[in-house]
Amino acid sequence: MSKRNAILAAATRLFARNGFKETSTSELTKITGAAGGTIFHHFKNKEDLFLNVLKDVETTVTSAFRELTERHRAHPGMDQVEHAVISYLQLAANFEDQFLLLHRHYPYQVAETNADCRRSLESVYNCLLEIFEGCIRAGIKDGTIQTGSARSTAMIIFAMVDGITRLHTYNIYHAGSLYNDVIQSCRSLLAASASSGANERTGKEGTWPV
Amino acid sequence: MSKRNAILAAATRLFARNGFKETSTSELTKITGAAGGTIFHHFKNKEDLFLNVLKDVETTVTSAFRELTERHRAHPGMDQVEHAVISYLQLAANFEDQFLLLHRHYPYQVAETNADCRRSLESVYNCLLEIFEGCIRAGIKDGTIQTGSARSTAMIIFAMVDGITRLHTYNIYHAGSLYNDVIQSCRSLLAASASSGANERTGKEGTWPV
DNA sequence: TCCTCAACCGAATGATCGGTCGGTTTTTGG
DNA sequence: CCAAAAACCGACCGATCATTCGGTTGAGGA
Repeated sequence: MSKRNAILAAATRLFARNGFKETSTSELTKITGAAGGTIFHHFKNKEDLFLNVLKDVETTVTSAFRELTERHRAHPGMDQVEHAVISYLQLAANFEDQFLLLHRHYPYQVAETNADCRRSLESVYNCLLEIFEGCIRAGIKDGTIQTGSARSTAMIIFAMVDGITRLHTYNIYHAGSLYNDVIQSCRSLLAASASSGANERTGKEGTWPV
Repeated sequence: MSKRNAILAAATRLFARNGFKETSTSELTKITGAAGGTIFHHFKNKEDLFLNVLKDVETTVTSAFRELTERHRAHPGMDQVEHAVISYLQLAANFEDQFLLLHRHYPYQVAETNADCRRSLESVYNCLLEIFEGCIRAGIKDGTIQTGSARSTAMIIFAMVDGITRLHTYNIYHAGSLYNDVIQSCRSLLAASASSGANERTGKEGTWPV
């Protein structure tokens, strides 16, 4: 493996597990065997390294999620949602560091001032939400799902599933054993007619407000 | 306000908004007007300051949530849950810094090695989950709610609501406008009979596994 | 009034960090 | 095979950080 890739891999793990500020370049040199100067030969500074890590996370997560879900396009909408939820939980388990990084506060803080960072995060969440939304929309069409706004419901399903993975990550309760209940809850939520429709008009807005 | 309280207040805000490592003692001295030495007169080091901040967050959040929800004990269980969800969303809005801190990765990292930190976090999550669980249990008893395990369902509701507040915090979509949909989803989820029951036996386990 | 003790101050310190730079090695393409 | 470019090295630097310490202030009790 090239030093560049070794640095990227180590940075991904350390940024995710220990945080950006608490990861020193000297720690990266120890793990990768690269010299201090090599890091700054490939990346202009530490923040640039972080942005490259995030870019990798973006492509890894989005392509993996797309690949896992696209095979079920022909199934009934309700089953598609269930499969998407299971896929998301699998993904979070297989790409632990990537999801840990996305669950940290730091990327969103950087996103406030850095357009590249904001774009990477937008890309991830747009991908995830679009897929959930697509499954729900299919379910509405084929009659397996009754709900007001597909977009709003996708947000809620996503918040639920992502919330569970967070609880699992932080060792709060044995959240990993809740997966069956999560899926059952999704089905209940989608089968019942949510009549509020308070946000149907916003269903077509972009994912990020400003 | 005593210097000690001023330091605690400023540290709460800065640890929440900027993070622990990225908050320097010199920044605290500038904001509070206290000298560098004064910080270490009241707290033996920076981590001790953090633990005191977290302890404050614990009492603030738990007592506020208890107070908000205890008035509705006599209502039907389903209405209790709705009110608890609304209360949680209000709380997250009123105590922005406290929730921001609880949504950071750092406290959970410290909790792995520090028993006081772990206790504070346990206390917060036990309080929140117990209240949600109590509402659901009341609903099961009075027939307004059908669900398998009250504990598991409480976890899922909590994950959903907390997930939405996180999306809101990080400016992902206009999550704040989803509150009505969230409540409607909770009702759908609780009204339908979730027959899985896969985790009913774990309903009495402690909140934290190990 | 004086003693005591806690609150408070701010300069000093040693360690660490991100980043630079001049040089060496390796790779590559003609 | 050779030259040019890219990868890589590690000593070095200024800045910043958490923490220490000797001294000052101020309130309260005897």
